[in-house]
Amino acid sequence: MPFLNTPLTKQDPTVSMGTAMMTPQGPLTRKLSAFVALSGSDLETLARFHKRRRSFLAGHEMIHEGQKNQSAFILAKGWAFSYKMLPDGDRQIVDFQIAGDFLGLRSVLFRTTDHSVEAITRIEASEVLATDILDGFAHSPRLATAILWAASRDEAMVVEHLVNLGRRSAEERMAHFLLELGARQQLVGIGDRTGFDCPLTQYHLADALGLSAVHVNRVLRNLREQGLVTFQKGRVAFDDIDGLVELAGFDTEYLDQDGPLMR
Amino acid sequence: MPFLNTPLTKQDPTVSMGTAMMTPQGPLTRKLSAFVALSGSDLETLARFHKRRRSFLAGHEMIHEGQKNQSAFILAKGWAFSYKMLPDGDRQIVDFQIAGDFLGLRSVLFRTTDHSVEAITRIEASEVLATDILDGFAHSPRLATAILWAASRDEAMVVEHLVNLGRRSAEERMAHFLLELGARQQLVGIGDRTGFDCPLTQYHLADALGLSAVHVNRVLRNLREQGLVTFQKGRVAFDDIDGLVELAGFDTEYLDQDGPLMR
DNA sequence: CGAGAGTTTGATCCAGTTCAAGGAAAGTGG
DNA sequence: CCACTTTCCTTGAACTGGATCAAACTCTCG
Repeated sequence: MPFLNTPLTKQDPTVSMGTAMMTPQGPLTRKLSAFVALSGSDLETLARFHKRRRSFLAGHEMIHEGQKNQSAFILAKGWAFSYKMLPDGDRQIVDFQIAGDFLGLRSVLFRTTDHSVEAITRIEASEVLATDILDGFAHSPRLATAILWAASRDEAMVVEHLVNLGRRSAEERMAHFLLELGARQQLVGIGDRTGFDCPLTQYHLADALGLSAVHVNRVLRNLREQGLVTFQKGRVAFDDIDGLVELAGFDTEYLDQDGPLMR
Repeated sequence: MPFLNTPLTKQDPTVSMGTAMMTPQGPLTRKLSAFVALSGSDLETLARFHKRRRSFLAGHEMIHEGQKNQSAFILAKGWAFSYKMLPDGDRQIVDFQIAGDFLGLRSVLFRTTDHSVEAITRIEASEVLATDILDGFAHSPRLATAILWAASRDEAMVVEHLVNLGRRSAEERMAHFLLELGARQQLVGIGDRTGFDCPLTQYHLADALGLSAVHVNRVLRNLREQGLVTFQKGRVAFDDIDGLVELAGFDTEYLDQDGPLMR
């Protein structure tokens, strides 16, 4: 069963839009630019999404399922996860979010939010209001397309996660999951082939992979004893990445982004 | 193990764009209009997506994983399913598509397709080229927003499916799945609270729910003997829909669409 | 009528769960 | 700086939901 904390939010004062606005080059901008060549005015529109800087403490619930008129966030720093609770108190983690990820987009497109998001570490993010987004799209079709692309990429990850749960053994799931996390970290320039820092607990893993926390522990031990990965003390170390890729049937295709599609 | 057929495609001649273009009012248009109020020119852009009429025989693989420059389809009639194959020959069905569903959108946004789609019944659909879509978005930001909304709705279904696989028992999964299918059918005006016609086999159910076909059979028997649902001879009959909803922890929230958000 | 495609049922097995308990690390407050 | 708590990790033992193997039964349809 999940452990739930209900900490405080620290809301930073709104940051003024100075010259910084012209060169936001946050991880999201970088990500989107990899897909569509955004013009100066597109970038300006996107920069307007970054007006409201916010910080959240670890454990804070940033988005609540069932809430109306929820705003979205662009994550600049830290880790979060989106999840759903079941009536019996079980929790299913749908995805983890890191720097550059858009979070809660669905909750602005729908009237009421269909999932929750909780901060794992301390979070730095920009709050984006529904109207910012909708107006932004109206002014910049390319931005809308880029965001659609980013959303599709997220969906591809959820699909891969689905396959994981539906058809892979506990060991394969774990291997696949850690590799995906590693690959995503590398895409934003954190970590390398040898591993990455990871603030997740075994409970997070259990709730993401549809396993019990006890079994997660055993699976991690197996993988470690086979010399494949070591997850200890907040660090994932890929001891034998090729062996791991082989075990997981891992394929980075769905994460790859090889140059802009739209110019 | 899945049964795979490789039948032929019948490609109908391109349908001319007559007055029909002005009043396409296909199920997709209806669906999108429920979210954004589309102007005349938006509708025209959307109508241009319907130039290339196609038919496919049951069993035809409409979209192949790994293919490049794949086009998308708007489904007008019939059932299809999207899936992924695993190296060991296992299949995971990600979603089923019915009339009004956009299919293969991700495969045009990405360079190479990350999933396959197979026709279950005979299919009538419009083929939409990547350029149609990208140009369409450039001309009509509202259309782009509407499609993003539709894609998000699909993602919400995938997420619900994920929760299903991760945290629900076989019986709950089946109950939830059949209810969702029923609700979707009703949204496009097919079937009612008593049930709907359903061309799926127990193999389809197994590959969608991450179960063995044998167990699917047993679960269906249990549900039938409890007087909850009967799935026989191509028809799902909700014998006790309230009991079923209760068992599944089903909530239609994520499918609801209560009036346009954007005017 | 014969052949595939799909459904049904029984018997056996195992991957992962549940229950139970200790242990280590890291904060917290006196 | 030491007791005390909380969070998280680890391991053992027993159990079970769903898988697997095997076989027969029922459609349809060519």
